[in-house]
Amino acid sequence: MKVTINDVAKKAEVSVATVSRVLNNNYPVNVVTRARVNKVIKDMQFIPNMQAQEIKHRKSRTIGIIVPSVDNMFFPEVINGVEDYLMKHDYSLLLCFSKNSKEREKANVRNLLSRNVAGIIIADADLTNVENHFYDEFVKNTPITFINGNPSHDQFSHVLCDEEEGANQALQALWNHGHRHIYFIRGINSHSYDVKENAYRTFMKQHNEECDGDVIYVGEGNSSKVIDVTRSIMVTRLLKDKNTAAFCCNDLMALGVIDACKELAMDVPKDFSIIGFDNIILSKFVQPKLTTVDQNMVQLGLNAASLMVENIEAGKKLNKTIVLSPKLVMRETLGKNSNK
Amino acid sequence: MKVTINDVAKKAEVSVATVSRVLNNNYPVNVVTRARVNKVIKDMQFIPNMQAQEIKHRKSRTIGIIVPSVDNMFFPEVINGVEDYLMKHDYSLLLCFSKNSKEREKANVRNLLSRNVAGIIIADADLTNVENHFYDEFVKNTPITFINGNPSHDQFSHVLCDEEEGANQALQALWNHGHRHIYFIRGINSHSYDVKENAYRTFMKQHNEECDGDVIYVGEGNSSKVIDVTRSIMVTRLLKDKNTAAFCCNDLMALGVIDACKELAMDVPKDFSIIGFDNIILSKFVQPKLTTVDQNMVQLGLNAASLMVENIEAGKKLNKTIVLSPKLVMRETLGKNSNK
DNA sequence: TTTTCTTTAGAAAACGTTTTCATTAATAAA
DNA sequence: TTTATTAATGAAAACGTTTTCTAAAGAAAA
Repeated sequence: MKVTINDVAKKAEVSVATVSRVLNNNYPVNVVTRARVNKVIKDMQFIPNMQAQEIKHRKSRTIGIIVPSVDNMFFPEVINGVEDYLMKHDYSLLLCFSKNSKEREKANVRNLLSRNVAGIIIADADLTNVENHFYDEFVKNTPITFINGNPSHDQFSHVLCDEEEGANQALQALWNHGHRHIYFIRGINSHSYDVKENAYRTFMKQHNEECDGDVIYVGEGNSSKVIDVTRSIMVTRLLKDKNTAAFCCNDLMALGVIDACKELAMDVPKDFSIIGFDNIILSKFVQPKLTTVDQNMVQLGLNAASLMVENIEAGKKLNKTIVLSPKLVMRETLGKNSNK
Repeated sequence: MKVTINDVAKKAEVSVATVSRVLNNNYPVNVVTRARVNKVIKDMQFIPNMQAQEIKHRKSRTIGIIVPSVDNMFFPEVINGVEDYLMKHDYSLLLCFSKNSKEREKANVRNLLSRNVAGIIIADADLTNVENHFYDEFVKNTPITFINGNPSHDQFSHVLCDEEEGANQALQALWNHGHRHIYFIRGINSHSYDVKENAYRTFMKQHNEECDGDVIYVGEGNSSKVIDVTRSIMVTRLLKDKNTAAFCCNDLMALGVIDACKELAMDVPKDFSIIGFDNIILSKFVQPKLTTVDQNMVQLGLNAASLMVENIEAGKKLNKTIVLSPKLVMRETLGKNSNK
């Protein structure tokens, strides 16, 4: 059985109140009693039960984080940033995977709430569309900060990469290199995909081009799966379509496109250009090295965490939004359109 | 303020006992009362406080996991396996990073214990050497399962990749390709590195070769850092040493060696052969594709989690060990030694 | 009718803490 | 000396739950 404050009190022949006082060092206790109690604590290896403490204090020092998965290196990097900040501020991290499922996202939130977290950080939330009122009910009680969520939820804190801007940089670069027919490749469930698709559609409209069937949906899964599914879809499309380039919602999909090109013996970027998004570490190791839009994931996490503790310590009301600027990093998969 | 069972009871005009009974559905309660209570629960959006429940029941459904970091894709994959299993068994995951520091490892364990976890899974523990008695004291109270830890702690559960076997496969392959002078490249703090180094030393001894200064230590850090540090160390060594191959303790270091070779315009594998360890996703995207020893990380995690819940549900005593076999996967960085 | 059994529900103790309040003893001020 | 102040401690209430124990009301058996 685990040793409790009662056991310590009994053994040290003092009341639990006294033990608590030496533990917390917040009330005068006689130096010799204190020494005796400390000795017993050490001898019995007593570790105070934080759950009991938190229930008493009606607060908590654990914060929940929900990410789709850690398959895509994007999220581990975000978690890194979050953990780094939180650790320094004595918070612990309860980790949940939403697997791009609305149902799991809900379940995760409820689970975290019942576990009495001080706040929740949610990356790539799927339930943030305005018509979806899921998060509305939680405002009053628990601070939530979204990473790359829909900022229309203005009661919450947000940390965003300006994905529209990132998409525009990529699309503009493609345009400047003479590409007129451009695939847009995205996954299924995430606000991020939607904002990039919007950017894509308005870019196309602005340039009097048609998108006709060029947005391609790829399912979710682990890295290898995403890459492979993208590859296999693109293998069937690349030759018959007139497109000369692809803008991909994340680097994994971009790798899949590279693979498809290799399989069809198309040269990248001579025959086909590709731009990814995220700049995960993989992207600079593929051959050819992937041109992609960097969103500083660690910064994303760091900012989310700092917003979160600010929020907690302020006692609720904050709803700041931090927008980070992405940056196109030129590598080797963008080239001039040579097809006339 | 968060709504509690008391608030519900008051509003529904019943006692808390009754609310608890409808919540848990474990005692008879009149059908109309039940309906009324349920309505209030729904209306007030009452979510039971699990901390209070757990404190009452003196058990917990969260398990802690300690990994060095998520910089190396190795650990996210392990976490994936763990989470997959635990989620299905209704456990939550408290995530800690030990950053290859003994101090942080200790702090993590204490933190998790104070947070009343049902058990702890520790990957790459650094405090498992026999002379270090840190973990001994925890046996009685909390199940611990180690992933790739020192199995001499026979009161605990272990899931191991047979790293000695993996090292031997790699070394033997190198030997068979004519390599006689082989770097051994490792990080600082981890039992894993030690067992591989032992395998390396005994392999060398068995083959009547000398290791003379060929074990190279690389510091820890994020992926890019490890790769880069390895690269920069190796750039200064590659030309002046007689070695013709390197066996690296993980794939990141192997990538660093590849980079060093590129920088020195050495052809891999013609001029220099490299074998990595882990088979992280990066390894099949580098150019040339990395020959490496695969340890199925997801399996590692899955097994650790299943051992853990088995342990918890059995009520303490178990101390099984599961050993997984690694497998050398041949790709493009191993070649015949051409330097006579 | 009276007695016994069953349903249903509340009161209260418990889980491991913290903290307020009260009490005692020792010290300082009068 | 007596009185006021301070230091050190314990008892008990509280945090949000669960569960045992008890009791009331109604139904079935006598």
